Amino acid sequence: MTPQSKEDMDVRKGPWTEEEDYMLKTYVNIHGEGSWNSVARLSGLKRSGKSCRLRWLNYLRPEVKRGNISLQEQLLILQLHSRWGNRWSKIAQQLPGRTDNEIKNYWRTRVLKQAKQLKCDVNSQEFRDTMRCVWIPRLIERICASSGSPSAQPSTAYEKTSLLPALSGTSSDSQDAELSSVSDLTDCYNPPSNSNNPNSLQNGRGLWSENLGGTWNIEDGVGFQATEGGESMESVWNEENIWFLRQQLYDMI
DNA sequence: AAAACCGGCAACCGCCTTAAG
DNA sequence: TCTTAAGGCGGTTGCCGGTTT
Repeated sequence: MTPQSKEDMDVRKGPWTEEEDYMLKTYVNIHGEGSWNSVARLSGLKRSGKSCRLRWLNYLRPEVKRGNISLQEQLLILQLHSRWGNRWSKIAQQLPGRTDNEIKNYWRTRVLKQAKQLKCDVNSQEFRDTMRCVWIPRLIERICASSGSPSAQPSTAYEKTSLLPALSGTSSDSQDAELSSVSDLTDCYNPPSNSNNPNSLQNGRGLWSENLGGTWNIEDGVGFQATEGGESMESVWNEENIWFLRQQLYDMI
């Protein structure tokens, strides 16, 4: 047996124990990140360098935010995915504290499930249109509703229409606004077949690229760009931006 | 009460890219 | 320029806890 194959046999796999977590955390705190093979070798952990890196990035890093994905984060994920596709790490960079793995899991367990229920291919135009024209606006509405601030409400002609009838779901109370659940998207789905959405699925074109892609552009710094610099989601989703979102929404419909 | 099923998530795998020698 | 090791990324798997039958 070669030393290498013996080493392979010694490599532990499966769930990490508390003790292993402690060892890894302690080692990284002292020596810093990087050189993961060295970490694995020198920390005394019987794990591969890859495994150490993954455990640190997805779980042990102090910045890692755990728990439910907020509506704002869901919205960002939908938007960024429509722009970048399955570029999970790139999407994760826009959501401080969230890992690519977490976002990927969210997408697969929530969004793909919805696509399945709708019996449509996630790569289809129909699915993209549903996402852009129904789910995203619905999420924006719920975010606006949950902000609960009078100054975030429309004070112009927009006000007359109140919330969009076609997009209003049954549960827009603020209490669940921060909760992530399957119902977030389920609630968002009303078959977009009526005339409230003149540009909608009938012509098979997406609104997003036409109306939002150029103006509500994360990379262009319009709207809520600031996450890349580490700004918190709370400051990004301020009243001004919520009002901006609302305007964008009404422009879409 | 127990078995079957399902959803969520942590972790692994394999491929690709990059950097160092 | 080529080789190789390490890191990064997306896809997939398998476990576990909760729910349904």
